[in-house]
Amino acid sequence: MPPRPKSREKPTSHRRLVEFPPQLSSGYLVRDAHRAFQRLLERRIAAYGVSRGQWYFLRVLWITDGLSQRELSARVGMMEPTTVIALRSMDRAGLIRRVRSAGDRRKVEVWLTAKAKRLRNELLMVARAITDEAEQGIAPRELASFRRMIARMTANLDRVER
Amino acid sequence: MPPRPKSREKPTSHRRLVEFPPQLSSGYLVRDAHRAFQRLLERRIAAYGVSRGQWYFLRVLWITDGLSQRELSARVGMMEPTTVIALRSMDRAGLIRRVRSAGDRRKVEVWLTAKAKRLRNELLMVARAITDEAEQGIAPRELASFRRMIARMTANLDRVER
DNA sequence: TCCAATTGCATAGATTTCTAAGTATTATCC
DNA sequence: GGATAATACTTAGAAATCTATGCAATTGGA
Repeated sequence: MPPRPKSREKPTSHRRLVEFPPQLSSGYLVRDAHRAFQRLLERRIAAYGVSRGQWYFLRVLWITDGLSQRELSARVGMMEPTTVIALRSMDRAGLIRRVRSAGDRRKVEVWLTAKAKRLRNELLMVARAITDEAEQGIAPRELASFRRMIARMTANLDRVER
Repeated sequence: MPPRPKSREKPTSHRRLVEFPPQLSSGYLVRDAHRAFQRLLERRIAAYGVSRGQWYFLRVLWITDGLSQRELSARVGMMEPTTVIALRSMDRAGLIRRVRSAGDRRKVEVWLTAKAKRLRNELLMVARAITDEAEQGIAPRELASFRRMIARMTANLDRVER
């Protein structure tokens, strides 16, 4: 008896029944934009000795100084171990001091140093400049619509996740 | 002579001359949306044993199989060492095979396995479902406008970087 | 009051990403 | 044809992020 030929894969299971080109995927487009923003931000703030990981925490602390690590994690939207690592590097870089809370000794309050406060205006202008460049050629009215839509998408996805 | 009082920080340098609330920053909004997309995608494809790092490469290979690693890096938009790591994990997971090119022995061709091909339709439907959920409550006409704007932003930022 | 649950932070280890530098193969140019 | 440059991939090491787990301080209920 001749050897049985290798069974072929059933072609139906491989057919391209589903198409979903990246250009039609909001997720894909958002990812690309995110990476473009990140790259530019990272390069520009590096000139001030600030890393992207530190940026998000500065952004929050410039609004509300002296938060606990847990509060910071929640506002920045990162997990607490990530916060620990970021704050450690910020401490080393002289951007914050961590103070054990007097009232509740479990808590650590995070306070900006004078150095970090001095960086505020200039770094916020850097961020705004990047946004301005990104928004070139888009009408203000359209931009307002854009912001509403992307915030809506985030809210939709957060709701799905419970 | 009484001790001189501690000199105060010059208030001008710390004043909040610049304001840039996150809700008005496209970069911030894009980041939030990106994270929401990522989290949901990661959870859903994990059920198929596929990680987020592998996802992007599958997405490209489902369109064009047999690319070299350099080509893949360019299309996925990641650096080559990242590609090496992702492909190694995909090889271990039985999603691809890497074949030294016969014509140019520097090159490595990346080919999908039958397993990876079988996953295609179902995983693309997962991606589309996430996009559908994100886009709930937004009119198709508005969505087209959204896609144009976010692609424009990415292009604007890429151009700035040279 | 005291023990268990909760809260706040930290550590350990894995994954994903980058930059910088190394190795092997191929192409170029006198 | 052989030195040099360019190309394709890999390794090494750092950073940022996550999940799972651990420890210390506080709170709450019997």
